[in-house]
Amino acid sequence: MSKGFLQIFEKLYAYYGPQYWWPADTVFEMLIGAILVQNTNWNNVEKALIRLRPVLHPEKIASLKTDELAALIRPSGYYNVKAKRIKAFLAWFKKYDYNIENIKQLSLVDLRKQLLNIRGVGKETADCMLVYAFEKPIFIVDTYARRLFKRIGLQMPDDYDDFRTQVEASLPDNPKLYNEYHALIVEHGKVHCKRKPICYECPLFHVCDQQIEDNIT
DNA sequence: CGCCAGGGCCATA
DNA sequence: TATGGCCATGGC
Repeated sequence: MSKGFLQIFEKLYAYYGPQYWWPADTVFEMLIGAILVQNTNWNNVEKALIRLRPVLHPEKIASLKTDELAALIRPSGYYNVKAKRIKAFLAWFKKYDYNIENIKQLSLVDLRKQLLNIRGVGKETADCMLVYAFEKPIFIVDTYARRLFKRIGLQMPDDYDDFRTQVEASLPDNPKLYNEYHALIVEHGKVHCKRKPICYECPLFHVCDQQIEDNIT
């Protein structure tokens, strides 16, 4: 039943403290950043966001040609596909008058379906938007989460939604928790998990040390 | 120089 | 349903 997903969260939180994610000044910037960061280093996303800053409003970006938008976001890579994806997202966003509050009224299930219906918004991107822009409670499955739980020794499903629901089954229905959980997993992945093979400073050391030793011996 | 980063779409079988 | 190719930059 409970596989200790709440305990893992608590250890990470106790060690790193609150992360106050997503790194963006506005909700709209967060939504754009969620698309720009697809399979891309955040450092490159920041470069693109700086170039976008002067037009970082829904109406302004919508008025740009796709080529012009692509040129602005060039440092984030995949700029042609991402420009189209941002355009597609804005077309949907416009239906709600570019108003976050209007969208928050929707149920998690309904909103998730709508986001997944946008070309270029897959499950992870949709879930990031749900958590960090629309304050819905959902677990975000990314490469860091898969890597971390595997490292700890848990055998998780490959399927995105199976993985997600299994984690959610042992967590309270709290948007703030899912907000911090994903942020902590990413932070931990960036800071710690690249130290191999064993890091005694790791807040999860006593959870995963045996598994790690098994893997290297 | 090669590898990888907070994915997702599409064609094919 | 399940692989494989494709998109592309910047940091190390």
